[in-house]
Amino acid sequence: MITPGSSDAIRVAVSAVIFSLRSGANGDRLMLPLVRRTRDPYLDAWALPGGWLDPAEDLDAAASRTLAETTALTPSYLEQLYTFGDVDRSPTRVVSIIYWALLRSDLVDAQRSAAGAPENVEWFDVDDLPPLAFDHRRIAEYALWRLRNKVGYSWIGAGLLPDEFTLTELREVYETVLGRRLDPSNFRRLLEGSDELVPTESFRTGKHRPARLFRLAEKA
Amino acid sequence: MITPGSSDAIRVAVSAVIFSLRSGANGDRLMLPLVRRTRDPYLDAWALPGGWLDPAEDLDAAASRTLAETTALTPSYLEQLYTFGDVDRSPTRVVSIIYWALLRSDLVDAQRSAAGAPENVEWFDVDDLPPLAFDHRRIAEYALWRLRNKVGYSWIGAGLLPDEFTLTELREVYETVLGRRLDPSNFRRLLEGSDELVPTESFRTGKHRPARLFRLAEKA
DNA sequence: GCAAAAGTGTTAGAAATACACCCATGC
DNA sequence: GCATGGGTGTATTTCTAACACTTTTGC
Repeated sequence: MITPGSSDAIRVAVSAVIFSLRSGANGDRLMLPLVRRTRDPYLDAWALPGGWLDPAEDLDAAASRTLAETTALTPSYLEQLYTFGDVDRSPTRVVSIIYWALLRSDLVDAQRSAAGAPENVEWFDVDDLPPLAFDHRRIAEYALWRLRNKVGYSWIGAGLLPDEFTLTELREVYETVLGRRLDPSNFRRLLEGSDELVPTESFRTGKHRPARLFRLAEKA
Repeated sequence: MITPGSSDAIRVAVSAVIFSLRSGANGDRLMLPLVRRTRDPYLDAWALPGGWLDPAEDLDAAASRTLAETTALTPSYLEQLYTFGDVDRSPTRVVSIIYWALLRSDLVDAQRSAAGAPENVEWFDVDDLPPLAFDHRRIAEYALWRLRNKVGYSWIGAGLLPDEFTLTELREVYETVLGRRLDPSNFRRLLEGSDELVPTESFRTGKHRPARLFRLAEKA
């Protein structure tokens, strides 16, 4: 039991697990940004970006703000993940509402050169995370599980790419996220049977036969 | 903007959407318990059972307590649903962590005759809910959507039945929850291909050919 | 014996998978 | 023309749905 003190109030925080593709050693890797803590507890440890919920702020807005404070960008996808609130997850009682988000790779890079990379923020490979503060390791792994799950039955993965993309680019995103090879022709069939992705009249020219560009359909 | 007053604190509540099968006019119906409010706001309106999160209590424990206070029972299934926290969902700032639960029909009835039905609690057909306080209508509908969804790909529906049940009883649960007829032989095939349900050596005798009883497998 | 529910078998169609092959472009 | 990635076609398997049929019990 916690002895009631001057303040037994429960504080509400909002954090986000933000995924984006960033070029690594061998091809693109799925990565997420972490923030180095500047206070106790867990001073100097890596943690998920987040902050206190403002009393005048909706939950989604708080998640967007949190995300903007670290990346200066609006996410291409944002969804509430889960609320973590075990008594012992922090020295003081904190209930953390966690969101997960996807960022378009092209915009992340654009921001980096523009506003200048924020201090204390670094991107890490999801398969090679450093030790994390609080229960953030568990949270990050749960978010990753949810992403992989959702990618298995939706076209949400397109949120990691620019507005227009080739079929191969999209397939490579799915291969990176899922960690296995996908058959190009079957992947194409799936896409063509869906009404969430639509072909454009543009083509990407490169070394070989130009590839048709696709984009996400306008929401009905 | 909210003008900061003597307390701009954010309070954390935990509520539950509790489903159970109860016999109605034509067969069993999916129902949930609501509590009549005894305070403003929404005095006398129906609301989901819930209460304030205790600073020394885990979220799951708070959900169980909430559930026990209305039904005096432990759920056969309990899962966090979503956290609702819009600024305007209540006159004061309240973040509500919602759980959803399943109750075995046999135990609910046993309790009713034992402890005596709690005051101010009534069961309602999920398809015929009264006007609800706050945003509880939306919450109840979201929980129902999640239940129907999960029933579509899992054997969670067995949580609405006693320990042992016939295949037909289970199928009828699924038909009630999903609101459509299911083919008995295909339903059997699904069950037999699963390792989550195991046959027992017992049979239910009745008017006709005895039916084998099944039960949920022990968790691995 | 007969009605009713338990349980089995069979077939048709849809969807996932594997893989062979043709097409258009840069060099 | 040839290497390379873009794109098409097709056979195989697996899953799902529909439904005909047999078995076992109470009365």
